[in-house]
Amino acid sequence: MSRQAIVSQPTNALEERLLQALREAGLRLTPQRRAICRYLAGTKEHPTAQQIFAAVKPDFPSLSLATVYNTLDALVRLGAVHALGGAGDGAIHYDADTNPHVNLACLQCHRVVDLPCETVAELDRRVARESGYRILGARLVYYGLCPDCQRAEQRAAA
Amino acid sequence: MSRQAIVSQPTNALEERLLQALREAGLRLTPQRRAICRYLAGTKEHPTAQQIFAAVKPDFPSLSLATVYNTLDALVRLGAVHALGGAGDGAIHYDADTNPHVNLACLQCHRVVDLPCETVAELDRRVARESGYRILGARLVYYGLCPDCQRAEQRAAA
DNA sequence: TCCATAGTTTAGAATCCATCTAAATTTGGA
DNA sequence: TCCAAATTTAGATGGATTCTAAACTATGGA
Repeated sequence: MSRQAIVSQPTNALEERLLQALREAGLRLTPQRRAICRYLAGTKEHPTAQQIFAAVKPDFPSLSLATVYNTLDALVRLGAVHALGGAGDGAIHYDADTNPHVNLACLQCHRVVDLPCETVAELDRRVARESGYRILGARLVYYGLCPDCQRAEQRAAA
Repeated sequence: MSRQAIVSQPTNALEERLLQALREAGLRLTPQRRAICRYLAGTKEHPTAQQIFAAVKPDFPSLSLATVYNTLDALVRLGAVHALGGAGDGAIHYDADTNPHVNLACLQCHRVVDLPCETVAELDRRVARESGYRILGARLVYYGLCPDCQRAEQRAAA
């Protein structure tokens, strides 16, 4: 038991899925890992390791960045979260939503958002059928300029 | 004229497309930029900026990394090459093949292959239309078990 | 419950990618 | 040819990620 108080117990399905992935891999469920999983499961953002660190640090003053990277590495290797690189800020963003969807990364403001798209489902089926692979996950990222940054660019050009 | 000798003149269609993109944007065709475009057009790999630098450096001993990044930035902004992030090594990979295709990554043997797929073109159009983003690049990765590793797994289970 | 130990965490150093800077150089048009 | 603006260069800088060794702890077994 950590010197940390036991924090709120309720878990959502996503959080439980992350914890389960760690358990099944034979990895230990430390309070730090629980906190990281909880944060990942509870945010709509696609945080970077640094953002996760900043968010969890208040509950674990001794938390080290290495622990965040360690945990994220494990989750990525297990396929429980997706690593979205190249958002233009040199940092890797992590996404706990592994359902097929498109991520849109703005190279200017570095925000990453989801784009629901029916064509993704069709692509899934085609890839599964034509590739011969047993598909376990997907990562679909488009890079570009979001509407806001496009407008800003046009104003700057004027 | 650079102090460099004029190197071989023949260009392939891909190289010419890159040079044309720079020309049309009103950017200057320096020997360094030509060499970078030539390398990009002539490789099947998805090189990082560092790899491009290392490959072109022998022909331009004074070449600076900043020039490589400068040129790649321009080409990406013009949509002539795609920036592929999150390849797992923390670096951005550049792909002069802008034809829509999917990467298939095997979680077991770690090989990555291309899968041409018409549905990708449709997805491209939909994303461009529905997102409001100006799309500059994409990375479409499905991961799972390749046919070979599926067979190996079945043998192991027996 | 207590122990042993293998797995984890930690702080900080080290590394690597990418960007920035100011000065020198070069391109392409007049 | 000459000039202005674009570009290149070397090196400094910033930031993300990885590495390391020592301290700590989760977990299973006695």
